[in-house]
Amino acid sequence: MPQLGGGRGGGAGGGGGGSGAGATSGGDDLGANDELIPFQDEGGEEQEPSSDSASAQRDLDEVKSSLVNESENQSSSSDSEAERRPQPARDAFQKPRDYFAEVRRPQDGAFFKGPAYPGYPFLMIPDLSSPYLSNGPLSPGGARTYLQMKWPLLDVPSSATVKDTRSPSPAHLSNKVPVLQHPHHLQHPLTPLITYSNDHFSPASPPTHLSPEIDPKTAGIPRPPHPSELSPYYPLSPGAVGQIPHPLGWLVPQQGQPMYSLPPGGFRHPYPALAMNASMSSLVSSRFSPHMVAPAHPGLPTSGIPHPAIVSPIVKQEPAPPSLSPAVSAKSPVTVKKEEEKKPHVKKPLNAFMLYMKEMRAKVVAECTLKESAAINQILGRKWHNLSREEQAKYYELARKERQLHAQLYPTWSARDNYGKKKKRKREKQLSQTQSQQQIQEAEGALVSKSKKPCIQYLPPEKPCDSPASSHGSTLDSPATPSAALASPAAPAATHSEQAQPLSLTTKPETRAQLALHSAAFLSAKATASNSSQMGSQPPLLSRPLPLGSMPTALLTSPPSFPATLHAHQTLPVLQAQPLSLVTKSAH
DNA sequence: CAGCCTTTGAAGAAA
DNA sequence: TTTCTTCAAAGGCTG
Repeated sequence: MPQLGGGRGGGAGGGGGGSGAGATSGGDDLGANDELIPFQDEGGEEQEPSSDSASAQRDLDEVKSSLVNESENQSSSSDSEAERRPQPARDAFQKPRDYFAEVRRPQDGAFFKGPAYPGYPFLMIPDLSSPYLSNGPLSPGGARTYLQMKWPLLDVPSSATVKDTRSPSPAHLSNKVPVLQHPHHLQHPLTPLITYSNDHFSPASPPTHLSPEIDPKTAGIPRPPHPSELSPYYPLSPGAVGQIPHPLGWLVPQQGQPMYSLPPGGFRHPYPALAMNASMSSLVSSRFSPHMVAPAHPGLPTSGIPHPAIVSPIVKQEPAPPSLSPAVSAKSPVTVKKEEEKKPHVKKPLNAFMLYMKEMRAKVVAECTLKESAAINQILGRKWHNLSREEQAKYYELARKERQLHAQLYPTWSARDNYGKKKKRKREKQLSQTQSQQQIQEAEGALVSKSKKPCIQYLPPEKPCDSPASSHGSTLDSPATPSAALASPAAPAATHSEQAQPLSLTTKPETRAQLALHSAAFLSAKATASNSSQMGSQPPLLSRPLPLGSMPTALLTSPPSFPATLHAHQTLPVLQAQPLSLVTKSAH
């Protein structure tokens, strides 16, 4: 709080752009922050990865650098901000901007500034397939898109829409940028999710309808962000939902979802849309909409458009979808079986981190040459930790909603249903790992309190590895996070993360990616060491305040945990810990 | 070609 | 009640 004052200042500056921040630590953080410097340095230095192919390292380096850049925007700003202003409300505002900045960059930039039309609901368009259905084809784009829509607009002819795009509003225009994305940026941090949607569908187009509304001018105007923002996305009036389909249709051509199996449970149910509250409905529309939407309007191209996607690789399902269950029964037994096999498989709802991954993966991949998911995921994990609470809170909230929606759609579904679908050899490994880890922990035991250890990882508490350091914070915080509030108060997340990280580290250090990362981390740590001193006074990440501001009031109910955050500082021991992780390996 | 790797979080099962 | 296990995404890599 005291910082508030500072925060304020920062805020002002921040408003300008996270970058500027300027405020003390902020700047440093930026630089030091995430491994920026360190990483690169590392490259220069030698690293453990000894023999790994040079290329691999280069990749990593690149990635790092790229990440760093990103981190600069986000994390740096976030960190600095976070530190400075513990108080959330403000952060919420600014951060979003940062996002924009990032997002925009890749794209066109100029364009979309999204108008803030709070009034318009955003639609989340699941990638084409419902995320929960196993069948789902993965859209190449993969991600789900969130659209901002206007209810009334429905009339627009799809095809026309696309083309039209160009005309009316400059804003959306460029094909490059998927229309969808922009809007988000403006409004929601989550918007990034949209980002990738483009791939596939590109351009679609921003529906003409939108265009009119979106004035570049308007767009330019920053809409005042509120905590409430989240809601806008979700809430759709029931009626709206019905209409939604249109827009979606063109957007989501692929959605073949309709085709996809509707999970028996899912569809049969009285459509949630009706039953659901506004928020739910919105979600539904977004994610599941395809099906629901399907019935939609004939007029829309949507239905009409056969999407290649429809032929989902996986599912060859017969086009029964629209008809729904009846069709299923009618189908030949064989087909039915097939469908059942697939359909029944309702995927787990994505958790906050997974949502984040989906969103950010594209960016990371785009920026770096690195392709391995494992490596990317590590990076993402770090980035995740670097996120401010507010930002994370958004994802938690989104995840929570998805879970709710999922629950409504598939009331009977349980995570257990999916057990055993994946084959697991891992388990054995993990077990062994776990054991080893335990041993290690025992050994360490005295050294560091378990709770903190996790953070340990590789990096010094400072920033270099924000992730680790932050991890503490996050770990600790996580409980506080909405998710915690929502579902399981704290404990689970924290514990888990703790366990997981250590494991991962210990587990396969040898992996190229890990080596690289570790090395990077170390290096960064070393490099930043100088900075660290500075940082030491202000551990940016660690001290992150909870995102209460951004959190839904409901969530806020459990604020108590915050204090934990403060403890994060304790993590310092972590530095030493790193070695441990390494040791572990050797031990292993 | 199936599974691994890697991340965090959620949920279920087991102790 | 606590701990452990599994799965969610993703895509290159491995056997």
